[in-house]
Amino acid sequence: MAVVQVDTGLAHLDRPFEYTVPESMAATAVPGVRVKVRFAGQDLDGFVLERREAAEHPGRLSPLRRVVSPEPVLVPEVLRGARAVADRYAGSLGDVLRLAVPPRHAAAEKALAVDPPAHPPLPPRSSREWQAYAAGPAFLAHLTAGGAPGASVLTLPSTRSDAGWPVLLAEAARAAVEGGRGAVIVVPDHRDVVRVEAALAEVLGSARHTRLTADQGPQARYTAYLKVLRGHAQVVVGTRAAAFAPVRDLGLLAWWDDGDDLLDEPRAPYPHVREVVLARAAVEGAGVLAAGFARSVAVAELVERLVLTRVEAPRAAVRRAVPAVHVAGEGHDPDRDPAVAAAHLPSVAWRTAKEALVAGPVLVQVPRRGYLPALSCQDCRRPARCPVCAGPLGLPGPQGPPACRWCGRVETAFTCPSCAGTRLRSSVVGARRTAEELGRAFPGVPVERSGAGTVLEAVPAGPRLVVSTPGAEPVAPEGYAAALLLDAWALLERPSLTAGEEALRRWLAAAALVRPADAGGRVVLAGASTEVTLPAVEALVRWDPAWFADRELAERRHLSLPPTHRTALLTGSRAALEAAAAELHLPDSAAVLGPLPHGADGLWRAIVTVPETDGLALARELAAMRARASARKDPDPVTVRVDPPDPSA
DNA sequence: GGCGCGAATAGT
DNA sequence: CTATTCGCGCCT
Repeated sequence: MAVVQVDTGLAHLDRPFEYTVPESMAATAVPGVRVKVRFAGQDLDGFVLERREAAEHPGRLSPLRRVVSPEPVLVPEVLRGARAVADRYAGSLGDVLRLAVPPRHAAAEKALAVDPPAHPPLPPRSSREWQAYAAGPAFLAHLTAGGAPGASVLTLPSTRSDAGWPVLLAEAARAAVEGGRGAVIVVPDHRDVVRVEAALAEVLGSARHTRLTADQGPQARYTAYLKVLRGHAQVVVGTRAAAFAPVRDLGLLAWWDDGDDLLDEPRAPYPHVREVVLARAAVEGAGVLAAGFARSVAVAELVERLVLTRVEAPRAAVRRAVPAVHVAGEGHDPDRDPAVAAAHLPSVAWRTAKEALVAGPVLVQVPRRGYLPALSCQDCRRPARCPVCAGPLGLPGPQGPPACRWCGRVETAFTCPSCAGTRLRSSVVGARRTAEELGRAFPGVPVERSGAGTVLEAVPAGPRLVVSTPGAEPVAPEGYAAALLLDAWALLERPSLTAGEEALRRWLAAAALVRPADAGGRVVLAGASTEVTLPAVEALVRWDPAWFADRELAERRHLSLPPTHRTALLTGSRAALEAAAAELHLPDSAAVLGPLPHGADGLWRAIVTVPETDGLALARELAAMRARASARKDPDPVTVRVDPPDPSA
């Protein structure tokens, strides 16, 4: 008989069921294959988890209907990792398996050779990138020796096209391969995949690695998955879904830029790549590597718990690699060129750009419309909040009064609770308008844009202004001569506890594309207060992301917020939330906020918080609650999200 | 979720 | 009496 995980889509049936194996399927119904089974009168999909002699189920077993494909696509290690991810997020195994195993594509299965070709010998090469980091070579040696080291690397910027972070990751993958193991590299977006692929080709030679991304289409994605499964590829680079790739003898899981929200899976149970990686590393005894120009607070917490060790370059090496950073504030010269004033450019920024354009391209980072802050107090700059529900105030339309973005209450007479100011500030920024205004402020200089819609890969070396939204910055062949980071307040004044972390991450990403200070590289941060130096600003100026991350972590702990505390967001009707609160057996350490009304459509929400160590207990309780609701077909259910992206927003 | 079963109900 | 509907429990 066979133990089958049936894809029922029902929380209370998210467990294995037993089936007899007809003689015709005895050889093919092996663990990991997809099957069709009869379940409650319908034909459903499932995976064979195990074959066993005796059944545990006391009743009669149904026979398997069909083995869909003889390919054992769900390998035991990935299953165990998926189970751990489901448990952590109070989600169902079925949901996680949908993320982990791509849909079958029969033609792809037939087209790819079953047996992998012999791997060509590795091109001789020793690591270059890792030599700059004190603990770098030891980490690689540990990987090659078959160990399971963990590291958080603060990557040095490099403007050379044959160096930098993609090569750093490729060299780590090579270290695993040299030890006879494979590697997974997860990056936020498609452009990053291309860069790492190029680095892998150089470091590993060709034919040892493959790309695995969701956007490559069903056939290509399944082909890539099979290449990994059948051992054609030892190293995988890809976006989110690649974290589940069934690499044989997995030795390393690496991911780039932990703070990038693209690493947050948008489908249930919403696992972050970091958690998938950690679950799989625990199962498979693999090493882990979190790399970035910034260190997210979540990664800082792993460092503190000794899951990851710090791998950082000495201060002198950092100073040699990074540009000089100036904070320009918002000061405007009243008597300067009106075109410059219209572009919202502080005079320091304008002069810096003017001088730098002689030497090369200048990057201008402009926050996206979506990053417009809620309104804040004109006098003290604190985010303006709704006096009823403490939600952020925003402008619902181009005209008209401000309103709460949570409960919709219209604010007619704002008074700041901190300074008693009565004026609100907001300003419309956007890359398009900035590009037009910059064109007028720098007549004769070509202006290019990169952002939503058209993302540029790279720009030529000559003088030009490159206006980009965060995350869409093109690379410049020898680095930018300067970068202007505009409207810093738009990132900093968001009513979110992660605003500082997010701002620093984006600034560092842009500044890392600028030449070192010794080569004339300069960065101007415009639009941050010069009176109060916020930690994110100080960290950028000193290029000290470790200091910032540690500091933020201490603050989060103080406030009982993630990542030192696990949070779960419950959403539903007020009655449903109150019933849930009564029904849940929460750990003694749990704190419940709310329920509070959220949004205009009658929905309420509550947030449950426990210390990180009780996270699994909380998830178990929430999963049991969902199972009960599913079994009784609750018409008024509560939705659960563990680790909501921003529990404060 | 969907199905089958038994009780309840309407139509004959 | 049967045909139909409805609610509920279970699904290997």
